[in-house]
Amino acid sequence: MSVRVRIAPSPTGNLHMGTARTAVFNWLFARRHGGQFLLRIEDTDRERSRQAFTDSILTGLRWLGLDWDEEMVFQSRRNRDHREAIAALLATGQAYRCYATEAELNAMREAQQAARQAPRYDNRHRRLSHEQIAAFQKEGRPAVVRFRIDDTEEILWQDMVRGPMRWRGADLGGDMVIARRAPAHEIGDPLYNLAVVVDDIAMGITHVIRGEDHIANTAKQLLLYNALGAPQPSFAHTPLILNKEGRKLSKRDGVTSIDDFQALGYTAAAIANYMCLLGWSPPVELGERFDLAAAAAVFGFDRVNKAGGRFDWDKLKWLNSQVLHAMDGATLRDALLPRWQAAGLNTDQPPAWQEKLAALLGPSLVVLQDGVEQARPFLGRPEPDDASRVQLQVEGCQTALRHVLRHRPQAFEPSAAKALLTAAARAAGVRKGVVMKGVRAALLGRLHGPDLLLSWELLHGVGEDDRRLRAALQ
RNA sequence: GCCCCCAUCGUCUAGAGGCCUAGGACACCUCCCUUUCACGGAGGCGGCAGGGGUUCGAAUCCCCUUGGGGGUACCA
Repeated sequence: MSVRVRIAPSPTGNLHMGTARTAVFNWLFARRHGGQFLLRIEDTDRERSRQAFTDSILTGLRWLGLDWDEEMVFQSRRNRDHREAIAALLATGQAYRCYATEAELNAMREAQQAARQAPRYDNRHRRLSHEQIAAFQKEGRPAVVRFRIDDTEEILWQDMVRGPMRWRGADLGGDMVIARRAPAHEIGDPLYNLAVVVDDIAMGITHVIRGEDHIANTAKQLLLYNALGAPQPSFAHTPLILNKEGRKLSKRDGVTSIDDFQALGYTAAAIANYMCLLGWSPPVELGERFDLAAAAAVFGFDRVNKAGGRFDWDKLKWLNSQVLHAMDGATLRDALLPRWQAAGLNTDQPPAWQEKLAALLGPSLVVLQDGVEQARPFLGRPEPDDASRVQLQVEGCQTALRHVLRHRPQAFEPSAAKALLTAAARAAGVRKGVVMKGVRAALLGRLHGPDLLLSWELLHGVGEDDRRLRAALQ
């Protein structure tokens, strides 16, 4: 059987970490088995759905490298199918109209809670007489459509992550609403569980891979598959991504959308890698650092964990730094350039020079955005910080700088420059460290940064070294 | 409340009854490299939630307790 899986986000927010991770597992599974990975936008909640969110989801998935097969499906355009399915269920008596009012239902739930019972619909309109129905309709009462769920029903499935699962119909909360309230002769807006099943059937989905927060939905949906006479797909309920406090990661946790991570300077490679590591333990041969294609070659739910995993910034940062450190100058320069420009830095230098700068900065970057502050002394004309000012006043520092300026060679040569620093220290009668810190302070305006000689060489390359050295002299 | 799920270092995890004196990664600490900051290298700290069983033998199997999470919509 060929594998067909899907990711079905609702466009009510930007692409979320949790959604992206579910997408990763789906993608991995599809690629592992040479199947299809499909995309369905569940935009039936018109109040909350927005085009901008759909765009965020699409660009985010592409950015991560999660390419989908076939044309994406918009759930809102499949409304007719959903209604037909509801009509069919109505026709076979597996669904019925419930005329209970909201007030009536609320009163019922309050009574249940007062009696310390689980809130549930008591199936009161399941067997209405013709007279009662006629009376409600004469009243003009609208109705929802409910799907019958017998309390005695036993729902069993083999979960690819959790093994054998069992759910009782009695724990599903009574007959479930599958169509919103509407005039009694119509069928209202189809609801989530029904739409999902109808669409998954239509799309030929063979494996439903989603977060464990959907387990109860699975029990309901399995019943719907039977009622609609469709074969049941396999299910895999993946562990959730938890926040620092151990709760399900939500928008309230601050940075949770893929767009946010991208803006901060995390790479798609690191994020994809990290999402794999959260909940799945790769076989040892794969190691911890890998790309999606490598993971896809060995992915399986047998190594997916059951317990939720806490999102760990430190690990993601480490992974990201590893990705950045492995980049060559040209690649890194291309990634940094837009950020330099956005920060208003001067980027008129030749690309080759910028690549050298990127390569110099590379090892100290954790996120791409770090490359902005760190490049500032090279691309701009930074004000020296306090520590630098102090350094330039250190006994003998000025003398040494003057020596350096007086004896500087025309063409920059690292070993010559190094020798010059030694000579300057001797001439000024100070330790070499004083000279090195002094030159650094003069050139960069800071005391910390990448290798001094390489930094110097770069500034020399754009004719900035003399000017800065002179400016540092009183 | 009710239903379901889960439980190994601070975090992510390896572990399928003897290979476990519980392994790895991140974080943290120390040292080396480096007259800066990083990178890199070497080492260290640190854990089977508790209690009962089963077994010659349990991190691994069973039960209970505790703890944590998810779900309980006319949202998706």
